[in-house]
Amino acid sequence: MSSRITLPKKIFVSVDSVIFGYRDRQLFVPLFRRRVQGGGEPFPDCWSLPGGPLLDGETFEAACRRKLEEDIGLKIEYLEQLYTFGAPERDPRDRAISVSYFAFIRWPENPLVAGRDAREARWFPLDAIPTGPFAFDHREILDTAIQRLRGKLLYQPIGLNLLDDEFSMADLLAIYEAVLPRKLDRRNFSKKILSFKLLTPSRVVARARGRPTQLFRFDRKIYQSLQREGFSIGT
Amino acid sequence: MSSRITLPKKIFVSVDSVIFGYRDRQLFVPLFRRRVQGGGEPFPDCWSLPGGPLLDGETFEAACRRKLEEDIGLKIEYLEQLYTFGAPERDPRDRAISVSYFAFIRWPENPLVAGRDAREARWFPLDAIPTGPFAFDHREILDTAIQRLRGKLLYQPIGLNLLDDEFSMADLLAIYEAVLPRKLDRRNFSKKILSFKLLTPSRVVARARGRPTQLFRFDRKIYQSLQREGFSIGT
DNA sequence: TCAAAAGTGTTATATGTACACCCATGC
DNA sequence: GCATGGGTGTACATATAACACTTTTGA
Repeated sequence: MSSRITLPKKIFVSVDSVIFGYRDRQLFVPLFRRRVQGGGEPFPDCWSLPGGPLLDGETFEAACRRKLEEDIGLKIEYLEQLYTFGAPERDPRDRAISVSYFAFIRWPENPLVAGRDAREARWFPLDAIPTGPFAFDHREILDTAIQRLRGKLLYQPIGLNLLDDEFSMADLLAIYEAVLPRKLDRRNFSKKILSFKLLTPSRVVARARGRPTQLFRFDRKIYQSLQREGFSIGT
Repeated sequence: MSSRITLPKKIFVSVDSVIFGYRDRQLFVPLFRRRVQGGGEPFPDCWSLPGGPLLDGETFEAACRRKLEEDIGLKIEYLEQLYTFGAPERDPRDRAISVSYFAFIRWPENPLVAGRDAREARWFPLDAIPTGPFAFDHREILDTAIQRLRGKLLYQPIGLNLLDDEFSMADLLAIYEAVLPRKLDRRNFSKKILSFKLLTPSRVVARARGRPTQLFRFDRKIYQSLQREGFSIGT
């Protein structure tokens, strides 16, 4: 007889995401402020990550997309599983585990919508995450995601998923500098990236003052092979 | 009102582990053969990873250790979360998700014990994993672990957790060669490893024929800093 | 005394790093 | 015409890769 039927109590499974977006040479993360008036919900007025319960018959990824694309209106460009958090006391109500995901979007045209469960929704730059209290262990999840971002950009070309179809080398560089502890040399960075043959020049456009910028597109085929094989930036 | 209380049906959470051990210049993984006579249990006679349900109030890691150390008698030297598998149909009975872990042990003195749920327990070398059917998605979990192993050895010194207190450079090299697709140059490998100042020579012993071997120990402090900062082997 | 295992050194090549200069634009 | 942002090239330092010879033992 299976022990699984009797032993453990019901466990709630939620899927929460840390989403990264890029704009104006900065990386942003959306956070949602939970409602104040409780109704049994813990952590009133705290900041939280977008997420919710895993529904019957739904994959983790589908749950992510349902929440992010349908509820919040973000188009996901890149999605990977981050980590599963399950400390016994992380939810004061019941045993609850959170399968967390890590996502990139292109900067959306529309502002964030707060949705039913939140009273406020805001993009925060990585260097100005709110210091106020977070719901559950969402602060830890966020920190884990930032760490993963830092590590992963260095050996996979995933940063490209943060950019528009056409982008400048300076924008790509800015993503790295927003995440890494140090500055990179603009010239060496450019040479390195171009050496992968990943980018093809598209147009030259005038942005603000200064010399016009070369825009690039990236090649999906080469992207995928670099994604598999790995590359290396900035050592 | 919380939607979490009504919406999803009960989800079973299990914690499964892929364990790596090193012996005789080869890497091994323990697999367990499930019993034949069913009793409601699916996948009779299939190979499976050690694991079981997450109990109330127990962390994932504690569940791993309970299963591996208490039930199977292995002493875990290194443990990290691998991935969480949750395809809706992975368990024919109910919705079930598996939080999987990745572990290293030192080669145990005692043989594997099969435990209650298994009719056979065996160590398999990585290049001779059984081709027969696996329970659930355990084959996929195993493959994910091997991939992770391959990637992670290159930039973290975790391989040392597979070895005894004292070990030879040839043993360390063999771990890398068992996992990587290619051979490494013995001389360059040795220079590289020694350059980290991670190893201190202990004794010189005669093994079989040939010149006696220098044994080393590793420095826990330096290990930890390399673990944090990362290193790089074999590029 | 020979073969197996292990230790040590040198050199060419590739890669990374640190730079300085020129170009095209908006103000 | 000058400050700003962007493009390109070169010399130097460092890391990796390829490779050969010697040492010490057991059989």
